Amino acid sequence: MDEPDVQDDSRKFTRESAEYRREALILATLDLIAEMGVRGATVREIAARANVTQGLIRHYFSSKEELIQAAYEHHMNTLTDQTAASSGEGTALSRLANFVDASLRPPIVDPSAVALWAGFLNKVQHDPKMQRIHQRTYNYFRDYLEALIVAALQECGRSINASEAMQLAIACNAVIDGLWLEGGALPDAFAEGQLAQIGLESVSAIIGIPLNKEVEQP
Amino acid sequence: MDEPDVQDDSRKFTRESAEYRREALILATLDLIAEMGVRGATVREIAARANVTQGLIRHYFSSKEELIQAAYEHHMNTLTDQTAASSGEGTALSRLANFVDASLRPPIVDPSAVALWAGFLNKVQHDPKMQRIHQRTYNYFRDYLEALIVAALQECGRSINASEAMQLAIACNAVIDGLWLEGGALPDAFAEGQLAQIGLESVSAIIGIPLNKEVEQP
DNA sequence: CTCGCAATTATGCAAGTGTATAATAATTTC
DNA sequence: GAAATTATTATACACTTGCATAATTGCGAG
Repeated sequence: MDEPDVQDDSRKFTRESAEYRREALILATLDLIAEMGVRGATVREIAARANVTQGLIRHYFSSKEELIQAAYEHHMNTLTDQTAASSGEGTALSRLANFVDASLRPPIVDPSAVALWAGFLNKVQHDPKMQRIHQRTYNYFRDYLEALIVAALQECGRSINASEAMQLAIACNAVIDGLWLEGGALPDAFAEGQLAQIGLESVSAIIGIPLNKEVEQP
Repeated sequence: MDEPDVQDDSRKFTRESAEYRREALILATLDLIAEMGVRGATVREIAARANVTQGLIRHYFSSKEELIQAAYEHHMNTLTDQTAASSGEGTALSRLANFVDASLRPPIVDPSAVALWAGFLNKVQHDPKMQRIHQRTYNYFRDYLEALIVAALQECGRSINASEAMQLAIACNAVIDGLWLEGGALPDAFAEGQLAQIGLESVSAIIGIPLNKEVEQP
Protein backbone atom coordinates (compact mmCIF):
# COMPACT_ATOMS: atom_id res chain seq x y z
CA MET A 1 0.00 0.00 0.00
CA ASP A 2 0.91 3.62 -0.04
CA GLU A 3 2.42 3.37 -3.43
CA PRO A 4 3.04 6.74 -4.97
CA ASP A 5 0.32 8.04 -7.23
CA VAL A 6 0.57 7.42 -10.91
CA GLN A 7 2.06 10.71 -11.92
CA ASP A 8 2.39 12.91 -8.92
CA ASP A 9 4.20 11.85 -5.87
CA SER A 10 1.83 11.59 -2.99
CA ARG A 11 1.97 15.22 -2.04
CA LYS A 12 -1.47 16.64 -1.59
CA PHE A 13 -0.57 20.00 -3.03
CA THR A 14 2.42 22.05 -4.02
CA ARG A 15 3.18 25.56 -3.00
CA GLU A 16 3.51 28.06 -5.76
CA SER A 17 4.64 31.63 -5.80
CA ALA A 18 2.05 34.25 -5.00
CA GLU A 19 2.51 35.69 -8.47
CA TYR A 20 1.83 32.38 -10.14
CA ARG A 21 -1.28 31.69 -8.11
CA ARG A 22 -2.69 35.16 -8.55
CA GLU A 23 -2.27 34.96 -12.28
CA ALA A 24 -3.74 31.47 -12.44
CA LEU A 25 -6.80 32.66 -10.55
CA ILE A 26 -7.14 35.73 -12.73
CA LEU A 27 -6.86 33.76 -15.95
CA ALA A 28 -9.39 31.23 -14.73
CA THR A 29 -11.74 34.08 -13.91
CA LEU A 30 -11.36 35.64 -17.35
CA ASP A 31 -11.95 32.30 -19.01
CA LEU A 32 -15.11 31.71 -17.06
CA ILE A 33 -16.52 35.17 -17.56
CA ALA A 34 -15.93 34.85 -21.29
CA GLU A 35 -17.58 31.45 -21.36
CA MET A 36 -20.46 31.79 -18.98
CA GLY A 37 -20.70 35.42 -18.00
CA VAL A 38 -20.10 36.83 -14.55
CA ARG A 39 -22.91 34.64 -13.41
CA GLY A 40 -20.98 31.51 -14.18
CA ALA A 41 -17.76 32.72 -12.66
CA THR A 42 -18.39 31.37 -9.17
CA VAL A 43 -15.62 30.99 -6.66
CA ARG A 44 -15.89 27.24 -6.85
CA GLU A 45 -15.63 27.15 -10.63
CA ILE A 46 -12.76 29.58 -10.63
CA ALA A 47 -10.90 27.58 -8.03
CA ALA A 48 -11.47 24.34 -9.90
CA ARG A 49 -10.18 25.78 -13.14
CA ALA A 50 -7.11 27.12 -11.40
CA ASN A 51 -6.57 23.72 -9.76
CA VAL A 52 -6.94 24.88 -6.22
CA THR A 53 -9.68 24.74 -3.63
CA GLN A 54 -12.01 27.64 -3.19
CA GLY A 55 -10.60 28.73 0.13
CA LEU A 56 -7.42 29.83 -1.57
CA ILE A 57 -9.17 32.63 -3.37
CA ARG A 58 -9.79 34.38 -0.12
CA HIS A 59 -6.16 33.98 0.69
CA TYR A 60 -5.09 36.00 -2.32
CA PHE A 61 -8.05 38.32 -2.71
CA SER A 62 -10.02 39.80 0.12
CA SER A 63 -13.25 39.21 -1.77
CA LYS A 64 -14.54 37.93 -5.06
CA GLU A 65 -15.15 41.53 -6.07
CA GLU A 66 -11.48 42.27 -5.71
CA LEU A 67 -10.59 39.27 -7.83
CA ILE A 68 -12.89 40.45 -10.56
CA GLN A 69 -11.41 43.92 -10.48
CA ALA A 70 -7.93 42.46 -10.72
CA ALA A 71 -9.03 40.30 -13.63
CA TYR A 72 -10.48 43.29 -15.43
CA GLU A 73 -7.36 45.32 -14.96
CA HIS A 74 -5.24 42.44 -16.17
CA HIS A 75 -7.40 42.03 -19.24
CA MET A 76 -7.33 45.69 -20.14
CA ASN A 77 -3.57 45.83 -19.76
CA THR A 78 -3.23 42.86 -22.05
CA LEU A 79 -5.35 44.66 -24.61
CA THR A 80 -3.30 47.81 -24.61
CA ASP A 81 -0.09 45.82 -24.75
CA GLN A 82 -1.27 43.88 -27.76
CA THR A 83 -2.26 47.11 -29.43
CA ALA A 84 1.01 48.86 -28.89
CA ALA A 85 2.78 45.86 -30.35
CA SER A 86 0.53 45.55 -33.38
CA SER A 87 1.36 48.69 -35.27
CA GLY A 88 5.08 48.14 -35.27
CA GLU A 89 7.50 50.18 -37.30
CA GLY A 90 7.44 52.00 -40.57
CA THR A 91 5.76 55.08 -41.95
CA ALA A 92 2.84 56.54 -40.07
CA LEU A 93 0.58 55.45 -42.88
CA SER A 94 1.65 51.84 -42.72
CA ARG A 95 1.53 51.86 -38.95
CA LEU A 96 -2.02 53.09 -39.05
CA ALA A 97 -2.94 50.45 -41.59
CA ASN A 98 -1.32 47.75 -39.51
CA PHE A 99 -3.12 48.92 -36.43
CA VAL A 100 -6.52 48.81 -38.12
CA ASP A 101 -5.78 45.48 -39.70
CA ALA A 102 -4.59 43.86 -36.50
CA SER A 103 -7.57 45.17 -34.58
CA LEU A 104 -9.92 43.40 -36.95
CA ARG A 105 -8.43 39.94 -37.02
CA PRO A 106 -8.06 37.18 -34.50
CA PRO A 107 -7.10 37.14 -31.73
CA ILE A 108 -8.58 40.57 -31.22
CA VAL A 109 -11.74 39.74 -33.11
CA ASP A 110 -13.01 36.77 -31.19
CA PRO A 111 -16.32 35.72 -29.65
CA SER A 112 -14.71 35.23 -26.25
CA ALA A 113 -13.25 38.70 -26.30
CA VAL A 114 -16.65 40.25 -26.97
CA ALA A 115 -18.24 38.01 -24.37
CA LEU A 116 -15.64 39.16 -21.88
CA TRP A 117 -16.33 42.78 -22.66
CA ALA A 118 -20.04 42.25 -22.25
CA GLY A 119 -19.58 40.26 -19.08
CA PHE A 120 -17.71 43.09 -17.46
CA LEU A 121 -19.95 45.89 -18.61
CA ASN A 122 -22.36 45.81 -15.69
CA LYS A 123 -19.61 45.95 -13.15
CA VAL A 124 -18.00 48.74 -15.12
CA GLN A 125 -21.19 50.75 -15.08
CA HIS A 126 -21.65 50.40 -11.35
CA ASP A 127 -18.22 50.20 -9.80
CA PRO A 128 -16.26 53.49 -9.90
CA LYS A 129 -12.94 51.73 -9.75
CA MET A 130 -13.73 49.65 -12.80
CA GLN A 131 -15.08 52.74 -14.48
CA ARG A 132 -11.71 54.39 -14.13
CA ILE A 133 -9.94 51.41 -15.65
CA HIS A 134 -12.38 51.42 -18.53
CA GLN A 135 -12.04 55.11 -19.20
CA ARG A 136 -8.28 54.93 -19.05
CA THR A 137 -8.15 52.13 -21.60
CA TYR A 138 -10.62 53.81 -23.91
CA ASN A 139 -8.64 57.04 -23.82
CA TYR A 140 -5.44 55.16 -24.43
CA PHE A 141 -6.85 53.62 -27.59
CA ARG A 142 -8.36 56.80 -28.87
CA ASP A 143 -5.29 58.88 -28.23
CA TYR A 144 -3.13 56.26 -29.83
CA LEU A 145 -5.33 56.21 -32.88
CA GLU A 146 -5.47 59.99 -32.98
CA ALA A 147 -1.70 60.24 -32.96
CA LEU A 148 -1.47 57.76 -35.81
CA ILE A 149 -4.06 59.65 -37.81
CA VAL A 150 -2.42 63.02 -37.30
CA ALA A 151 0.96 61.61 -38.26
CA ALA A 152 -0.45 59.92 -41.34
CA LEU A 153 -2.11 63.13 -42.48
CA GLN A 154 1.06 65.07 -41.94
CA GLU A 155 2.90 62.56 -44.05
CA CYS A 156 0.49 63.43 -46.83
CA GLY A 157 1.08 67.09 -46.36
CA ARG A 158 -2.20 67.79 -44.64
CA SER A 159 -2.75 69.13 -41.19
CA ILE A 160 -5.80 69.47 -38.99
CA ASN A 161 -6.63 71.13 -35.72
CA ALA A 162 -7.09 69.35 -32.41
CA SER A 163 -10.85 69.26 -32.53
CA GLU A 164 -10.91 67.77 -36.01
CA ALA A 165 -8.30 65.25 -35.01
CA MET A 166 -10.37 64.10 -32.07
CA GLN A 167 -13.47 63.72 -34.18
CA LEU A 168 -11.63 61.63 -36.73
CA ALA A 169 -10.21 59.48 -33.97
CA ILE A 170 -13.64 58.96 -32.45
CA ALA A 171 -15.07 58.02 -35.80
CA CYS A 172 -12.30 55.62 -36.73
CA ASN A 173 -12.38 54.11 -33.30
CA ALA A 174 -16.09 53.59 -33.70
CA VAL A 175 -15.75 51.77 -37.02
CA ILE A 176 -13.16 49.51 -35.54
CA ASP A 177 -15.22 48.87 -32.43
CA GLY A 178 -18.36 48.26 -34.42
CA LEU A 179 -16.69 45.79 -36.74
CA TRP A 180 -14.98 44.15 -33.81
CA LEU A 181 -18.29 43.79 -32.08
CA GLU A 182 -20.08 42.32 -35.03
CA GLY A 183 -17.25 39.99 -35.87
CA GLY A 184 -17.29 38.65 -32.34
CA ALA A 185 -21.03 38.48 -31.99
CA LEU A 186 -21.65 36.83 -35.36
CA PRO A 187 -18.48 34.90 -36.06
CA ASP A 188 -19.85 33.12 -39.11
CA ALA A 189 -21.29 36.17 -40.80
CA PHE A 190 -17.99 37.40 -42.20
CA ALA A 191 -15.33 35.85 -44.39
CA GLU A 192 -11.72 35.79 -43.26
CA GLY A 193 -10.13 39.15 -43.80
CA GLN A 194 -13.41 40.78 -44.72
CA LEU A 195 -13.65 42.81 -41.56
CA ALA A 196 -10.08 44.02 -41.89
CA GLN A 197 -10.67 44.99 -45.48
CA ILE A 198 -13.85 46.89 -44.72
CA GLY A 199 -12.15 48.52 -41.77
CA LEU A 200 -9.25 49.74 -43.87
CA GLU A 201 -11.51 51.11 -46.57
CA SER A 202 -13.73 52.85 -44.06
CA VAL A 203 -10.87 54.47 -42.20
CA SER A 204 -9.41 55.53 -45.53
CA ALA A 205 -12.68 57.17 -46.49
CA ILE A 206 -13.10 58.87 -43.14
CA ILE A 207 -9.67 60.43 -42.99
CA GLY A 208 -9.50 60.96 -46.76
CA ILE A 209 -6.31 59.06 -47.43
CA PRO A 210 -5.95 55.84 -49.40
CA LEU A 211 -4.67 53.29 -46.96
CA ASN A 212 -3.46 49.83 -47.82
CA LYS A 213 -1.94 47.31 -45.57
CA GLU A 214 1.49 46.61 -46.85
CA VAL A 215 1.74 43.25 -48.50
CA GLU A 216 5.03 41.92 -47.27
CA GLN A 217 6.99 40.36 -50.06
CA PRO A 218 9.88 37.95 -49.45
CA MET B 1 -60.90 49.17 12.74
CA ASP B 2 -61.07 47.30 9.49
CA GLU B 3 -61.53 50.44 7.57
CA PRO B 4 -60.96 49.90 3.90
CA ASP B 5 -57.42 50.49 2.70
CA VAL B 6 -56.51 53.91 1.52
CA GLN B 7 -56.80 53.35 -2.16
CA ASP B 8 -57.61 49.78 -2.94
CA ASP B 9 -60.66 48.02 -1.71
CA SER B 10 -59.73 45.07 0.42
CA ARG B 11 -59.26 42.63 -2.39
CA LYS B 12 -56.03 40.74 -2.07
CA PHE B 13 -55.30 40.84 -5.77
CA THR B 14 -56.93 41.59 -9.07
CA ARG B 15 -56.91 39.44 -12.12
CA GLU B 16 -55.42 40.92 -15.21
CA SER B 17 -55.42 39.78 -18.77
CA ALA B 18 -52.75 37.32 -19.74
CA GLU B 19 -51.39 39.85 -22.20
CA TYR B 20 -51.05 42.53 -19.54
CA ARG B 21 -49.31 40.23 -17.10
CA ARG B 22 -46.95 38.80 -19.65
CA GLU B 23 -45.90 42.25 -20.73
CA ALA B 24 -45.50 43.47 -17.17
CA LEU B 25 -43.25 40.53 -16.40
CA ILE B 26 -41.26 41.05 -19.56
CA LEU B 27 -40.76 44.76 -18.92
CA ALA B 28 -39.71 44.08 -15.35
CA THR B 29 -37.21 41.57 -16.64
CA LEU B 30 -35.75 44.00 -19.15
CA ASP B 31 -35.48 46.71 -16.52
CA LEU B 32 -33.64 44.44 -14.17
CA ILE B 33 -31.27 43.04 -16.74
CA ALA B 34 -30.40 46.56 -17.81
CA GLU B 35 -29.83 47.64 -14.24
CA MET B 36 -28.16 44.69 -12.66
CA GLY B 37 -27.35 42.24 -15.41
CA VAL B 38 -28.82 38.81 -15.85
CA ARG B 39 -27.42 38.01 -12.47
CA GLY B 40 -29.68 40.52 -10.77
CA ALA B 41 -32.76 39.50 -12.65
CA THR B 42 -33.95 36.88 -10.19
CA VAL B 43 -37.47 35.55 -10.23
CA ARG B 44 -38.20 37.22 -6.93
CA GLU B 45 -36.98 40.62 -8.08
CA ILE B 46 -38.82 40.34 -11.34
CA ALA B 47 -42.03 39.39 -9.60
CA ALA B 48 -41.68 42.23 -7.11
CA ARG B 49 -41.14 44.78 -9.86
CA ALA B 50 -44.16 43.48 -11.74
CA ASN B 51 -46.21 43.63 -8.53
CA VAL B 52 -46.96 39.97 -8.34
CA THR B 53 -45.62 37.08 -6.33
CA GLN B 54 -42.97 34.87 -7.75
CA GLY B 55 -45.20 31.88 -8.32
CA LEU B 56 -46.99 33.73 -11.07
CA ILE B 57 -43.99 33.68 -13.30
CA ARG B 58 -44.25 29.94 -13.60
CA HIS B 59 -47.89 30.36 -14.51
CA TYR B 60 -47.06 32.41 -17.58
CA PHE B 61 -43.69 31.00 -18.49
CA SER B 62 -42.69 27.41 -18.15
CA SER B 63 -39.28 28.46 -16.87
CA LYS B 64 -37.20 31.50 -16.23
CA GLU B 65 -35.28 30.72 -19.38
CA GLU B 66 -38.43 31.06 -21.39
CA LEU B 67 -39.20 34.40 -19.78
CA ILE B 68 -35.79 35.67 -20.70
CA GLN B 69 -36.20 34.54 -24.29
CA ALA B 70 -39.54 36.27 -24.48
CA ALA B 71 -38.01 39.42 -23.03
CA TYR B 72 -35.22 39.37 -25.58
CA GLU B 73 -37.60 38.93 -28.45
CA HIS B 74 -39.77 41.74 -27.14
CA HIS B 75 -36.75 44.02 -26.85
CA MET B 76 -35.49 43.29 -30.32
CA ASN B 77 -38.91 43.88 -31.81
CA THR B 78 -39.09 47.21 -30.05
CA LEU B 79 -35.74 48.14 -31.54
CA THR B 80 -36.71 47.34 -35.10
CA ASP B 81 -40.01 49.13 -34.69
CA GLN B 82 -38.30 52.27 -33.42
CA THR B 83 -35.91 52.11 -36.32
CA ALA B 84 -38.52 51.75 -38.99
CA ALA B 85 -40.30 54.75 -37.54
CA SER B 86 -37.20 56.91 -37.28
CA SER B 87 -36.34 57.43 -40.92
CA GLY B 88 -39.77 58.67 -41.90
CA GLU B 89 -40.57 60.21 -45.25
CA GLY B 90 -38.71 62.28 -47.77
CA THR B 91 -35.88 61.71 -50.21
CA ALA B 92 -33.67 58.69 -49.75
CA LEU B 93 -30.86 61.01 -48.76
CA SER B 94 -32.82 62.65 -46.00
CA ARG B 95 -34.21 59.35 -44.83
CA LEU B 96 -30.71 57.96 -44.54
CA ALA B 97 -29.60 61.05 -42.65
CA ASN B 98 -32.56 60.80 -40.32
CA PHE B 99 -31.89 57.15 -39.70
CA VAL B 100 -28.27 57.76 -38.77
CA ASP B 101 -29.17 60.73 -36.65
CA ALA B 102 -31.92 58.95 -34.74
CA SER B 103 -29.72 55.94 -34.13
CA LEU B 104 -27.16 58.13 -32.38
CA ARG B 105 -29.37 60.05 -29.99
CA PRO B 106 -31.44 59.11 -26.99
CA PRO B 107 -33.38 56.99 -26.48
CA ILE B 108 -31.38 54.69 -28.72
CA VAL B 109 -28.08 55.85 -27.32
CA ASP B 110 -28.51 55.10 -23.66
CA PRO B 111 -26.51 53.34 -20.96
CA SER B 112 -29.39 51.03 -20.16
CA ALA B 113 -29.73 49.98 -23.76
CA VAL B 114 -26.09 49.02 -23.95
CA ALA B 115 -26.30 47.29 -20.60
CA LEU B 116 -29.25 45.33 -21.87
CA TRP B 117 -27.38 44.32 -24.97
CA ALA B 118 -24.42 43.20 -22.92
CA GLY B 119 -26.61 41.41 -20.43
CA PHE B 120 -28.15 39.29 -23.13
CA LEU B 121 -24.98 38.53 -25.04
CA ASN B 122 -24.02 35.40 -23.16
CA LYS B 123 -27.40 33.85 -23.59
CA VAL B 124 -27.31 34.83 -27.24
CA GLN B 125 -24.00 33.11 -27.74
CA HIS B 126 -25.15 29.90 -26.12
CA ASP B 127 -28.85 29.54 -26.84
CA PRO B 128 -29.64 28.76 -30.50
CA LYS B 129 -33.10 30.23 -30.22
CA MET B 130 -31.75 33.56 -29.03
CA GLN B 131 -29.08 33.36 -31.69
CA ARG B 132 -31.75 33.24 -34.34
CA ILE B 133 -33.48 36.29 -32.90
CA HIS B 134 -30.20 38.15 -32.83
CA GLN B 135 -29.27 37.25 -36.38
CA ARG B 136 -32.69 38.20 -37.64
CA THR B 137 -32.52 41.64 -36.04
CA TYR B 138 -28.99 42.26 -37.22
CA ASN B 139 -29.91 41.35 -40.77
CA TYR B 140 -32.98 43.53 -40.58
CA PHE B 141 -30.87 46.54 -39.66
CA ARG B 142 -28.21 45.90 -42.19
CA ASP B 143 -30.63 45.28 -45.02
CA TYR B 144 -32.57 48.35 -44.08
CA LEU B 145 -29.44 50.43 -44.08
CA GLU B 146 -28.28 48.89 -47.32
CA ALA B 147 -31.54 49.76 -49.03
CA LEU B 148 -31.26 53.34 -47.83
CA ILE B 149 -27.69 53.59 -49.04
CA VAL B 150 -28.45 52.16 -52.47
CA ALA B 151 -31.42 54.50 -52.86
CA ALA B 152 -29.39 57.50 -51.77
CA LEU B 153 -26.64 56.69 -54.23
CA GLN B 154 -29.13 56.23 -57.01
CA GLU B 155 -30.58 59.61 -56.20
CA CYS B 156 -27.15 61.03 -56.84
CA GLY B 157 -26.88 59.22 -60.12
CA ARG B 158 -24.50 56.56 -58.90
CA SER B 159 -25.01 52.86 -58.82
CA ILE B 160 -23.11 50.01 -57.24
CA ASN B 161 -23.24 46.26 -57.38
CA ALA B 162 -24.61 44.02 -54.66
CA SER B 163 -21.28 43.16 -53.13
CA GLU B 164 -20.24 46.80 -52.85
CA ALA B 165 -23.60 47.68 -51.38
CA MET B 166 -23.25 45.07 -48.70
CA GLN B 167 -19.78 46.24 -47.77
CA LEU B 168 -20.93 49.82 -47.46
CA ALA B 169 -23.84 48.70 -45.31
CA ILE B 170 -21.58 46.69 -43.05
CA ALA B 171 -19.22 49.62 -42.69
CA CYS B 172 -21.94 52.18 -41.98
CA ASN B 173 -23.63 49.81 -39.60
CA ALA B 174 -20.33 49.39 -37.80
CA VAL B 175 -19.80 53.13 -37.35
CA ILE B 176 -23.26 53.47 -35.96
CA ASP B 177 -22.87 50.49 -33.67
CA GLY B 178 -19.49 51.65 -32.50
CA LEU B 179 -20.68 55.15 -31.71
CA TRP B 180 -23.79 53.73 -30.08
CA LEU B 181 -21.66 51.52 -27.94
CA GLU B 182 -19.29 54.22 -26.84
CA GLY B 183 -22.07 56.68 -26.19
CA GLY B 184 -23.80 54.17 -23.96
CA ALA B 185 -20.70 52.95 -22.21
CA LEU B 186 -19.25 56.42 -21.55
CA PRO B 187 -22.28 58.70 -21.35
CA ASP B 188 -20.32 61.71 -20.16
CA ALA B 189 -17.59 61.52 -22.74
CA PHE B 190 -19.59 63.09 -25.54
CA ALA B 191 -21.47 66.32 -25.91
CA GLU B 192 -25.09 66.33 -26.96
CA GLY B 193 -25.39 65.82 -30.67
CA GLN B 194 -21.72 65.05 -31.05
CA LEU B 195 -22.21 61.38 -31.76
CA ALA B 196 -24.90 62.11 -34.32
CA GLN B 197 -22.71 64.65 -36.02
CA ILE B 198 -19.70 62.36 -36.17
CA GLY B 199 -21.94 59.56 -37.38
CA LEU B 200 -23.33 61.64 -40.21
CA GLU B 201 -19.91 62.81 -41.31
CA SER B 202 -18.50 59.31 -41.19
CA VAL B 203 -21.32 57.78 -43.18
CA SER B 204 -20.99 60.61 -45.68
CA ALA B 205 -17.32 59.89 -46.07
CA ILE B 206 -17.82 56.15 -46.39
CA ILE B 207 -20.48 56.26 -49.08
CA GLY B 208 -19.00 59.35 -50.72
CA ILE B 209 -22.05 61.59 -50.53
CA PRO B 210 -22.43 64.75 -48.47
CA LEU B 211 -25.18 64.05 -46.03
CA ASN B 212 -26.81 66.57 -43.76
CA LYS B 213 -29.70 66.09 -41.49
CA GLU B 214 -32.39 68.47 -42.57
CA VAL B 215 -32.70 71.38 -40.25
CA GLU B 216 -36.40 71.83 -39.91
CA GLN B 217 -37.31 75.48 -40.06
CA PRO B 218 -40.67 76.81 -38.86
C1' DC C 1 16.77 17.16 11.17
C1' DT C 2 12.97 19.26 13.12
C1' DC C 3 10.34 23.12 13.91
C1' DG C 4 7.61 27.06 12.81
C1' DC C 5 5.04 29.39 9.60
C1' DA C 6 2.44 30.36 5.90
C1' DA C 7 0.11 28.20 1.84
C1' DT C 8 -3.42 25.19 1.08
C1' DT C 9 -7.26 22.24 2.03
C1' DA C 10 -11.47 20.88 4.54
C1' DT C 11 -15.70 21.86 6.55
C1' DG C 12 -19.59 24.62 7.77
C1' DC C 13 -23.05 28.27 7.46
C1' DA C 14 -26.51 31.69 6.36
C1' DA C 15 -28.54 33.80 2.52
C1' DG C 16 -30.31 33.50 -2.04
C1' DT C 17 -31.53 30.67 -6.22
C1' DG C 18 -35.14 28.32 -9.43
C1' DT C 19 -38.82 25.36 -9.24
C1' DA C 20 -42.57 22.42 -7.55
C1' DT C 21 -46.83 21.92 -5.10
C1' DA C 22 -50.68 23.14 -2.26
C1' DA C 23 -53.90 26.68 -0.70
C1' DT C 24 -56.81 30.74 -1.69
C1' DA C 25 -59.72 33.90 -3.95
C1' DA C 26 -61.49 36.52 -8.08
C1' DT C 27 -64.02 35.98 -12.03
C1' DT C 28 -67.01 33.39 -15.31
C1' DT C 29 -70.69 30.29 -16.44
C1' DC C 30 -74.93 28.25 -16.21
C1' DG D 1 -76.61 33.23 -6.97
C1' DA D 2 -74.01 28.81 -6.53
C1' DA D 3 -70.43 26.18 -8.69
C1' DA D 4 -66.65 25.62 -11.62
C1' DT D 5 -62.50 27.57 -13.29
C1' DT D 6 -58.16 29.39 -13.07
C1' DA D 7 -55.35 33.42 -11.90
C1' DT D 8 -52.84 34.39 -7.97
C1' DT D 9 -50.71 33.72 -3.56
C1' DA D 10 -48.35 30.98 -0.04
C1' DT D 11 -45.15 27.64 1.41
C1' DA D 12 -41.59 24.36 0.93
C1' DC D 13 -37.45 22.15 -0.94
C1' DA D 14 -33.10 21.02 -2.89
C1' DC D 15 -29.29 23.30 -4.49
C1' DT D 16 -25.80 27.01 -5.17
C1' DT D 17 -23.65 31.05 -3.68
C1' DG D 18 -19.88 33.86 -1.16
C1' DC D 19 -17.57 33.89 2.95
C1' DA D 20 -15.63 32.47 7.49
C1' DT D 21 -13.12 29.49 10.32
C1' DA D 22 -10.62 25.41 11.58
C1' DA D 23 -7.62 21.69 10.23
C1' DT D 24 -3.75 20.14 7.51
C1' DT D 25 0.65 20.04 5.10
C1' DG D 26 4.56 21.54 2.29
C1' DC D 27 8.79 23.92 2.76
C1' DG D 28 12.46 26.90 4.24
C1' DA D 29 15.24 28.53 8.44
C1' DG D 30 17.96 27.39 12.35
